[in-house]
Parts: sequence; C-alpha cells; structure tokens
Amino acid sequence: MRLLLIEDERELANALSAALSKQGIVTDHTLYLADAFELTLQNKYDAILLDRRLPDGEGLTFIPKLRRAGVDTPVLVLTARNEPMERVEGLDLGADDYLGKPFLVEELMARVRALLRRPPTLEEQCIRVGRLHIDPLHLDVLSGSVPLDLPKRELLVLQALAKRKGKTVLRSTLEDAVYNYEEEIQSNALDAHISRLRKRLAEADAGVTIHNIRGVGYLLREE
Amino acid sequence: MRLLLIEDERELANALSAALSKQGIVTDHTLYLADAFELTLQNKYDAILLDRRLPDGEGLTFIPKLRRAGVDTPVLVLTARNEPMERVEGLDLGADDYLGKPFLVEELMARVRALLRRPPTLEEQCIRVGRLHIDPLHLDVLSGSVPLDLPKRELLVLQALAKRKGKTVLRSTLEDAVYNYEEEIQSNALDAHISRLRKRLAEADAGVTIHNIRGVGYLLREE
DNA sequence: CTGCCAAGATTGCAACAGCATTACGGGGAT
DNA sequence: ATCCCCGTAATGCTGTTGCAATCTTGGCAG
Repeated sequence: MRLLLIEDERELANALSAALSKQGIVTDHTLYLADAFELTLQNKYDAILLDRRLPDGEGLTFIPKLRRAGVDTPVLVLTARNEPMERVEGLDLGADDYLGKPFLVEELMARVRALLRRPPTLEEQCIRVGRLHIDPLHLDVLSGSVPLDLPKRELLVLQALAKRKGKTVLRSTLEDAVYNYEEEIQSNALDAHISRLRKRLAEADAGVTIHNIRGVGYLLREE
Repeated sequence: MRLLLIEDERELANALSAALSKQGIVTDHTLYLADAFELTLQNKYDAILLDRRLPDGEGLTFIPKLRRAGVDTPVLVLTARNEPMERVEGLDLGADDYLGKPFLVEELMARVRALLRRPPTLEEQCIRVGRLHIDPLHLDVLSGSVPLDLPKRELLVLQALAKRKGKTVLRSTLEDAVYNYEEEIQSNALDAHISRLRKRLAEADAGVTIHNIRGVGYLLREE
C-alpha cells in the first residue's frame, strides 16, 4: 500500500508518515505540486493525500490536472480550510473525500481504507493465441490454465510475436524487442531462443507454431 | 438518479426529499431498517443515505448486512453521532462516507456526487492464497486460523505478492511496495526479506511458495 | 532434376549474472 | 537492558544465455 502525501507542514508530514508506516503504508512526501505530478506519473499510488495551501499554489488545482492526465487515483483533501462550502468546492473539483485539520490519524486511516475499498478498475488486456493467454503488462503466460515459466528472453520473443500474431515480425524488430542498445549480439542468439521457445511451446501443447520466413523474420500462427 | 433515505426525523426527511427532488433526484424514504433491506433488494439505488439512531436499531448494522447480501451500493452515513471515533466506527463497518448533522444540502450533494464517481464495485477485503488469509487494510495475516505476525517489511512483500497471486510481480514493483523514494537500498535487502519470509511461510505451513523468475521478479503460488 | 549455398534449426557447453542463505551489528522499541 | 527488525555483505549455488559447431531446409540456377 503506497500513498503520496502532498503537504507543506513538515512536522505534520513526518508525524503522518511515521504513523502510516506503522500501519504498513509506504508514503512518499513532497511539498510541491510540480514534484507531486512527476511522482504520480512515475509511481502507482493507491491514494493521494493533498493539502490546499502549498508553496507553489492551491492544492485543489492539482486534481483536475491529474484527471486530465488520466490518473484516477483516489484523492483525499487534507486541509485547515474546512468550511462547508470549501469542502463542496474540493469535492466538486474531483476530490474523493475531504478531511479538515486537525484530525485524528485513526479517522484519516479509516477514510483511506474506505477509499481503498473502491479501487480504480483497470482492465488487464490479455492476448490470446491458440491455447495461450499472455498478459504483456505483467509478463505472465498461461497455456490453457497451466502457467508457463519462461525465461526472460524467450518471454520477450513470445510477446513480440504474439503482439502481432499471424503477421510477420522482422528479424530486426525481434532483436530490438529482446535486446537493448547496450547488449549487442554477435551470433545466432535469437535463433537459439526461437528454437528453445518452440520446444517449450510444443511441450506445453500451446496450440501455436512459430513459422520462419526466409530472410525476413518470423510469425506466430495458431495450429 | 435514485437514492434511498433511511431516516427517522420526518421533517428532515421531507426537507431533504424536496431539495433532492429539485436536483432531479428521486428519493425513496423509510424509517425502518427492515423496510430498507427489502427496498434495496427490490430496487437498484445509486446511493444510500443512512441515519444511525433508528426505531428498529443502530443504522450501522445495516451496512454489513447489505454487503453480505452482495449489495455494493455506496452508503453515506448521515447522523448526529459525529465524534471522530464514531466516524471511524462507521467507516470501518463499510460506510463510504460519513457526514455529521447538521449539514448543508450542498455538501451532501457534493459528497454523493463524489461517491458516484467511484467504481460501483467493492474489492474483496480478504485475499486468500493456500492456507493464508490476508487483510491488507488491517494488516492481519492468518495461516489457517493461526495468526502470523510478520515484520513490517515482510508483510509488505507478502501483500504485494498476494495481491497478484499466481502472477509475476516485477522486482521493481516489489521494491516500490516496500520502500519509498527516500529509502534507497544499496544491497540485496529485498532478497533477504524474501528469504526470511519463505522460511516463515514454510514454518507456518502456509501452503504457498514464492517462486523466482530470473531477471524479472517473483510470484506467489499455491503448493 | 540436381546440385549448391545461404539461412535457419538444434543442441552442448561454459561463463556469469542473478539469486539464496546466513551471520553480523546497529538501532529502535518495549 | 533486552529483544527483534532489518540493512549489509560474504559465500555458495544455479539457471539462463551467448556462443559455436553441426545438421537441416529451402530457394535458385543450370
């Protein structure tokens, strides 16, 4: 569980981080909206705790910006500006909850828990070829319902082929998919991977075949 | 938009219904939890507004009953019982929000709108793998019916793995789950945690194994 | 039809990066 | 004062992977 805390009172921030840490929650802390934005793009937070008065602006402006960037992490506004109409303002700008300072850590925790019970739904897309189910985001491959534990390189090859199933993938494209710029290969390493992958797919009865097109590349086909 | 209002003060209920009606919101109203339960089964509400002190009991008891019946409708508790710890109690019983009386109708509306923006589905609060029961929100881990108390970091690792049981979790994802960006690690601390966690899981006969995928990450499997 | 050659397939092997385990000690909590 | 957590580092281990040697296949020309 990981939160982003955007708060300019250092003492409060430290106290909160400590309290949350005891509850098994990892907290990143920043004072600046600009930093916060970068952090949300780099990490995946379960929720965001947001102060309003910040050195580089009104915290509430952060929420629409976040939403426009396609981030739908729950946001809990945490502020001394706690008049009813200020709360309305915050909520209508997209906040999911609004808690006035001072507050009990227990209440904060309970409200965070309430938010976490309704996590943003992300549908994980899954490529299907033959009996294979491939989750490219998470590097998982099932054959039927049996998990295949593929080594990294073979996995990358299979992924690259599956992403364009039925269509030819250039040899050079495959190489790019498996090796980054620093790792150059001076041999038939790719062929070796293809071969080993073929064997594994056959053993696992995956219902797919890797075809070769001379001088061009490879393609993945259902049997 | 259709709400269920469970409230015993008639004047308040009428005033609210009228106000909501002006916003184009249809409101069903009842005083009794028993009636409310029937109504939720017969109709599909967008949200439920719930008082605590009701003629036939404590309103909060209604929420677990609802959830057990498989109803995920957001619940907003609306009550004069507005001490912080009372709010915690309500939220932890499954309420999605908690608003003390007296309140502005505008704020109620804003909070309802906020609820409606969230996903209508609730997440399982308990993850089960092998003989393990993990409640990530309350830091409980049971192996069978024996409580395991794991050190914080090991718990975080286990949580991260269990949340995606059977699927690969990238090493970097695990690191993110355990350390914030200030706590950088310069060693194999994560490996050490994995190793200790494995030992503990084996001793506790947890019925799960932590697998490694070289160069990629780890995953949790039932035995 | 046949022969030749280049591209691909396969596989053993050795090297090494990545992992597992464990002991140690500092530091925080009880 | 004691206990335990946890980061560190040393040690040993192992699976993956790049390489190369060898065999197979396919395409093309004569």
